[in-house]
Amino acid sequence: MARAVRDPEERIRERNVRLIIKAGIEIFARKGFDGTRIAEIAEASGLPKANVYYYFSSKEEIYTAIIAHLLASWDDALKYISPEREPAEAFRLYIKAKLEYTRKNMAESRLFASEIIQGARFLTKKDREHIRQVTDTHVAVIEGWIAAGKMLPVDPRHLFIMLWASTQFYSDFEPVAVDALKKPRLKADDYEKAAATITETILRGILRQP
Amino acid sequence: MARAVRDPEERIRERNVRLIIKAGIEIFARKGFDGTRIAEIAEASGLPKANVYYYFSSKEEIYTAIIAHLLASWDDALKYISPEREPAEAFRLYIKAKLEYTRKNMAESRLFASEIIQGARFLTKKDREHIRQVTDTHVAVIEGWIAAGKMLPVDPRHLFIMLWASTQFYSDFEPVAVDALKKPRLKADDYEKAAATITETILRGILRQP
DNA sequence: TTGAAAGTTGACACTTTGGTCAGCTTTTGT
DNA sequence: ACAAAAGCTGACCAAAGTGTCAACTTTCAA
Repeated sequence: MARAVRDPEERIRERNVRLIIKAGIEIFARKGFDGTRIAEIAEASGLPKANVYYYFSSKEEIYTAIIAHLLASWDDALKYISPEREPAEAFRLYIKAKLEYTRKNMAESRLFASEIIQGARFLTKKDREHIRQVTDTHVAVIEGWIAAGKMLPVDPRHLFIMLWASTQFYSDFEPVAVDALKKPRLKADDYEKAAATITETILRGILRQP
Repeated sequence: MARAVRDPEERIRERNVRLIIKAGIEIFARKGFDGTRIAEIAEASGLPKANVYYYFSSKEEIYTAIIAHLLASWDDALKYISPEREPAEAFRLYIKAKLEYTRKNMAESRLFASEIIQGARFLTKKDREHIRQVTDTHVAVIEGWIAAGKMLPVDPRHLFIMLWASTQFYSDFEPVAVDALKKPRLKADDYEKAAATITETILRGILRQP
């Protein structure tokens, strides 16, 4: 009475799930959850609609799979904010990494922003607890720097919001960034210039003057 | 052969259009254009669906009416960035005004953000030209301050993006702000604390040291 | 080689949606 | 008072949407 045995390398499944997720990220990012049609995801992924339903049993299942996937990387750049580093170096690296991530993963970035704007309906309590906990950890690092006299006493939570907001902006609100910067589209050096301006301004804003 | 004569005070029309717009702002902000159902706007405004169609002939007409209305006020706070003022005072007032606006008009703020994230599909060329032109004007003011030695040479366009992003964040991404600040919800004094932190940090970041 | 599991899909059922309309009631200038 | 303009709305429709399914093809371990 052996149970089902097969554990093939799942190549077909893996590939199709990846195609669906990839198409889903793009379309959910532009249309939001309610605005997205499964048929559109199917078309964009090159699969018939019924085949999409073979892998996911509902629109919500696709969406939450994507959200879970995103959350795993949204705080990645925060690793640079660590007590062994000097604040100047830490913030410089953080800003650079965050801008690079957001530039190379525009759709993911937008989808996350879209989910939040639409009320964070599909973020679980666990997801939100994760955000709170990660913030706490890094707030503590900054408080340590302040206590050590390495930084001016700036509220760390509002500081993180400034950084998050400023870096996200270029990808999430690209059309406005394009207009404000008077460029036809944003390229790598626009992101570099952004990193430079944000870094310089913030560092002068939070460090003791030499 | 006189043309139609009546010009009543339009009280009923005014009131119902206002109710529809108000409901529309809330729902478009949360669901985006494609995700919004006219029936939902009708219910939220307390009018039968057919009555909504008596005033607006399509979903797009409601949406663009709202967008046009928003754009008229989105750059309102920029009036404080004017050459007669000293930069410190100007930025302080701008940050305060922008945060106040965004707090008191959360749905409008979110709807505008949502429209941009979703690709600015319903911003006309004229709208975008307006954004560009308003930015240019205020960039010139900042360049004047820099030339006068009243400010450090910070790229004005990226500076505006930092300010816009940081102030919008609290309303547009409220669920994340709530988690990051560990509050059950944001109240007036959280916005005041935000204004203080942003103002202090930015001013130190852009002004010559005394 | 083979057969059972995995994958594929056109066609279908059922629901929701945007938008229309005919006929009704209310408002208002005269 | 009254007629014409403005306002109102239940009922309806075509189109578009989500999700299902039975029958087919492909894959692969034994």
